[in-house]
Amino acid sequence: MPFPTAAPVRVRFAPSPTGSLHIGTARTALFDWLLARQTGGQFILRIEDTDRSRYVPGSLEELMAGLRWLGLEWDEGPDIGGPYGPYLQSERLPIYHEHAQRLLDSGHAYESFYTSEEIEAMTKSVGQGDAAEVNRLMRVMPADEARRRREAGVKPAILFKVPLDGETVARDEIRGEIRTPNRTLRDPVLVKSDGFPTYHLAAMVDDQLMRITHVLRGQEWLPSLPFHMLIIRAFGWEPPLFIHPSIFLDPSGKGKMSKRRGSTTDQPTFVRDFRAGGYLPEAVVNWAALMGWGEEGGDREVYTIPELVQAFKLERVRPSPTAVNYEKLDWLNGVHIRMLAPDELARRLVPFMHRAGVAVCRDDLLPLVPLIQQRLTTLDEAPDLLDFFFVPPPPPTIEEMIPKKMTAEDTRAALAASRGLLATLEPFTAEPIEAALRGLAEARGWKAGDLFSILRVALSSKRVAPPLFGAIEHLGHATTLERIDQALALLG
RNA sequence: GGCGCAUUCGUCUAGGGGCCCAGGACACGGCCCUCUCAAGGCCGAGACACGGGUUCGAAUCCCGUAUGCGCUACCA
Repeated sequence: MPFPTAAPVRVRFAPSPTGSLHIGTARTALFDWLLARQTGGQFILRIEDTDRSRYVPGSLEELMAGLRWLGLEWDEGPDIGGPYGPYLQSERLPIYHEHAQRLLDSGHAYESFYTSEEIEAMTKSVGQGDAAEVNRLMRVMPADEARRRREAGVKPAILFKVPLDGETVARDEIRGEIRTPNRTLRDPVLVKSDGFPTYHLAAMVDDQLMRITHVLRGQEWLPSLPFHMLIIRAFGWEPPLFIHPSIFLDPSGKGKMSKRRGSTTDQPTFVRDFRAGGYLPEAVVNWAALMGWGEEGGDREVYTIPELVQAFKLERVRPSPTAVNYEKLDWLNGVHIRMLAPDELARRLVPFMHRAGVAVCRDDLLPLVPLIQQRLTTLDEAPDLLDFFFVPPPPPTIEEMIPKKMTAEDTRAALAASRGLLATLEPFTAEPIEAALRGLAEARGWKAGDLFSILRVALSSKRVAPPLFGAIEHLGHATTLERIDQALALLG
């Protein structure tokens, strides 16, 4: 980047392979990526797969495909490696065990043989509000009981010892200092009894070992920040900067954005839904960036990806929750479609035409692009606008062909006269076609709009179609006359 | 229950003590342009959650309330 705004950062996007890539998650990744690119730093993909029970096959592939589609290429990751690998947490288990042992040795952590039921009972006996008292209880177990359980094959969990009093001061770069009384904090689990680390341990260790400078993660982590500061200090490390972008809310703003699979065209939720729904990645990126971030002045809405890299400012990320606004996405998508070079639009339209059963290639589409470019909101609307150029449409109904104030006889006459004119017209291009047809309407005393409407329906079987004269030009002489003849036949 | 975070038009946001009887955008309404549909242009309606402070002066600072969201061992 020409103007790095700061020293190079190392940021990481660390999702769990537990499902599809959610747009809110993707937005955090976007902020990461923007920061890395703007400072000439590195964007690292790390996979947090320490909960075997939640693993969803194929989700890692979808995650990477989604990131790539958005254009968020990573510099280090499980597929491409890097100097700080491995980048799959499940392959780093010895590292976590070694670090857990260090905390055990330094007295910052302890083993616990209690069951969840026992802990629950302790909590109930003390009252939920008194975390420090629960901690006191959890930390003691008679030595012989502990030995008995260990010998019986019970595997301990390893917990971090939170100070029983005082307060922990942590800092979120967009919210400032956050102070938490230690007596409200329960000892967090570092290593589960199955031997796998929790996020609290694994993420802190990895961020340190991978030299992460800025941690961007969802707001749901904010309550854990004091734990993380405590853990980092227990290791004697220098903490990275923490930033917690807010969550996405439903369009109503009343609740958290649904995790349920959004229908592809209605309320897309996952990155693949946006893709399937005909949204441009650059529009999705533009839209996502605008939710929870705004440039100084705030008058700018449309950004290309390079412009975003340039303009993004971490300190301007907003801490308040954001309701998603799909209407704005639609608008932005239209804007970005109009910004595309025609051949690029043609190229991107191909898969959507194929999906609709119209077998065309980019070059077939290219001459038609000017007719529809400013009419598209999403790419998947293209087939409905263009199919009649490639596939004979179903015959129109007589009613839709006859304008309100005209009779079937008038309509027939209009069609016949148009046919006569077009049959000999040279050159067969939009301007002469328009001139001829307008002249005809005037000579016969028809409203031009009525004449055009008849022809539009006759040629495309649609009431709404691309501009008539261009459409006639591209349909060509033969097809145009043929369809007019068919319409004439229909009218008897 | 405890703790934490948040709160400007319906929505995204600008604004960070006087420039603000609050600016931009989407959506909405009207008009213009117009072969349909769009795109585009112009105009309009629409907000500082509430209550106390601090101050000559508060959307902006402080406190409280309300509301929303999140976390509350062995999900991330």
